[in-house]
Amino acid sequence: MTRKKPDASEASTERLALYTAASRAAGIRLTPQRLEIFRVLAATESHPDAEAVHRAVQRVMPTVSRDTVYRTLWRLHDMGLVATLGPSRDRVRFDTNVGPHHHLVCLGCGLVQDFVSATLDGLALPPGVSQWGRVYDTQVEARGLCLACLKAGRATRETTQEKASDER
Amino acid sequence: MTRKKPDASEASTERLALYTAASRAAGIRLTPQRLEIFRVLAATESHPDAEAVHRAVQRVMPTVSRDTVYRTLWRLHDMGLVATLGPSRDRVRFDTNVGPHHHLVCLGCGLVQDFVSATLDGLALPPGVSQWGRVYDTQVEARGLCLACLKAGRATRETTQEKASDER
DNA sequence: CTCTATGCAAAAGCTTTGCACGCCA
DNA sequence: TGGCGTGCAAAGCTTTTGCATAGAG
Repeated sequence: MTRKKPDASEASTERLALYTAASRAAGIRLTPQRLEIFRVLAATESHPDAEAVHRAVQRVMPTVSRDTVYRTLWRLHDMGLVATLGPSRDRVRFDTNVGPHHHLVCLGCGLVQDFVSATLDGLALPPGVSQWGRVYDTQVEARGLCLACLKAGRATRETTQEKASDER
Repeated sequence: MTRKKPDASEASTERLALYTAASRAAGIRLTPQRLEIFRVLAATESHPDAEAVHRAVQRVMPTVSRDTVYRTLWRLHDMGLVATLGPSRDRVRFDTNVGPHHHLVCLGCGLVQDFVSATLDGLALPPGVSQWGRVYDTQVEARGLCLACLKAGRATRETTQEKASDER
């Protein structure tokens, strides 16, 4: 029998193996708490916040604390095994540009630069998307390092909650 | 003489006019505080957070309070005159999908759905981008309303800090 | 003159940190 | 056994809210 979608539990097992392997390689201890957090993360297909992960973990292991969840999440993040949604993890930032435009996000300093591109404005999405709902606009988010951060040799994946101070 | 880039101060004036016109149309009072906040926002080409706006406003009008800045920002946001960076304004959310994929963001409930598209994975960016730095990956963020929110007649621009409860 | 907007201060979240104890390697 | 990791509790931040007063229309 052919399988249409690559069974989610397969991906889950694979991800779990990835987490444990990477942890071992990095010399990070595989405590039961971490293993359970790994399991929850590996199984999720959504984009949970720390509290959602904590709740899910607590269903199986009620003594796990919030801090451990946070610490584990950021550790995986530092290892590049999970990402965060949106350009930055800190406070809300506003965009006064209402017209169509796209973003260059610097992973080093957190600065976001606008750019325009007529080609990217009217991007065609795959047909399946219409089953999700109605899309009003699409925006491209390109992530990398700006020249200053490249020269400073700043790491791509730094925690970077420093300045990125705005408003000249 | 030809002008290469459309003078920033032009766009600024234009935006300021937009803010005041929209406010008047919505019956929102044009207090000096709001006008100053409008001026700051209209002039910025970056993506300031609330505090950056507050600092900039205070340089001219030292008595303005943080709350007023927040309230004004969200009001403009509700009118669709400023946007926020990233899919949601609330807490940090994590993405366990490390492979190339794109996001469908529902403006109604805040849920983010992944989708894949080989065409979108290797998007060509405009040549000018190379002067910004080095781009490691690009992701498309499509914003709209999911079926559930469409049926519920939920507004596109609602403040929406409700559930969007994750984890199945 | 009415009714909205402002400022202040306190509350409310979410997230991080210091510290002593416990447990993996 | 030596250190890293965990829990707890408290601190830190950003953002929101209640309320009395001031000011726009």
